[in-house]
Amino acid sequence: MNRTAEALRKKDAVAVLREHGIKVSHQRVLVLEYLLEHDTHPTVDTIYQDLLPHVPGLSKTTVYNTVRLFVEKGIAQELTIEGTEFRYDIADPSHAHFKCVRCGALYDLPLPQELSAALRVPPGFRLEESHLYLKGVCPSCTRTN
Amino acid sequence: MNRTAEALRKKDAVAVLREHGIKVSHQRVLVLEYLLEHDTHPTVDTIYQDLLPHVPGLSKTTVYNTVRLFVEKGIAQELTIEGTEFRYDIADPSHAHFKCVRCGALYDLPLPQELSAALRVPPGFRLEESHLYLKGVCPSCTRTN
DNA sequence: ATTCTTGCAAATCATTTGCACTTTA
DNA sequence: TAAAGTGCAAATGATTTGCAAGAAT
Repeated sequence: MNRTAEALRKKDAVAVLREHGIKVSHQRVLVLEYLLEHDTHPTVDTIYQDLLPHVPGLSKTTVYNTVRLFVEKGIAQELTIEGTEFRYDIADPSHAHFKCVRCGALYDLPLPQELSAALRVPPGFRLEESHLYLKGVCPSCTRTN
Repeated sequence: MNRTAEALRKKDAVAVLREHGIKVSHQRVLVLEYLLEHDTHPTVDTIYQDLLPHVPGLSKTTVYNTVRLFVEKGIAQELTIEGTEFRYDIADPSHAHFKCVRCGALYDLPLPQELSAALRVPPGFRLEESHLYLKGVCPSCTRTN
């Protein structure tokens, strides 16, 4: 990535932070950039390990603080499909998550239009967030039967 | 509950274990009965605390072993909606789970027919399990605004 | 008798907390 | 410079593991 693209990317992240009323810091920009560029549903530890070489002295606590803040402000969403650790995503209600029970890989799958339309909740409930978690065997593992 | 009903209940649990190829033990019968009678999505600790008075010497490890076995054999399902702890259910794909972000209560909600029908997965994926987790505010908390 | 199950204690691992230091508006 | 953000170390809490004793067929 050249200097111009990098500058643009940083500007984007800063803009997103400002739009959501979040104070800008070096660490927050980097974590947000990381999430914007990786649709890999990383854990806190993954984000931390990947960022550490570029941010000497980074603390895992800061990554925890930062992703929690992003979730509160609606920038990111917390995936609980694993059950043992949280994964993070740029918030996007338009897809489901599929976990391969063989290899553990996590896929984004398109959410059928009819499905989100059918998503209703009984009177009295106010729906704020929904997650469709699917489990099974992915194409790659099916081939390697 | 009178003696006859209790005997029937126990017979049911034993039958379910046998049908699923699980060896019968005192502890397994009691944990299964607990799940059959409580649609409260209990955690391991809740099951343990509730059963302990009736099963002196019960170990939490045994509850962990037992629910894991039930999940493997398809009797129970593991809910990951909390993200911090597992909850357990008699396996039933016909409803969604709603978590109130105010009070933390967990509700079973009927799953719209169209929704399960629309649930498709791209070619190559084999779907084995699906969970729809909803979050928002429950009727009781909406009233107490 | 052999195999499976149970229970205890210790280990593990993700996440949270308390607090002192630093950065930023 | 006041308010907020960061980082370290220690605490917490759910789950897992190793292993010895007990139960079932």
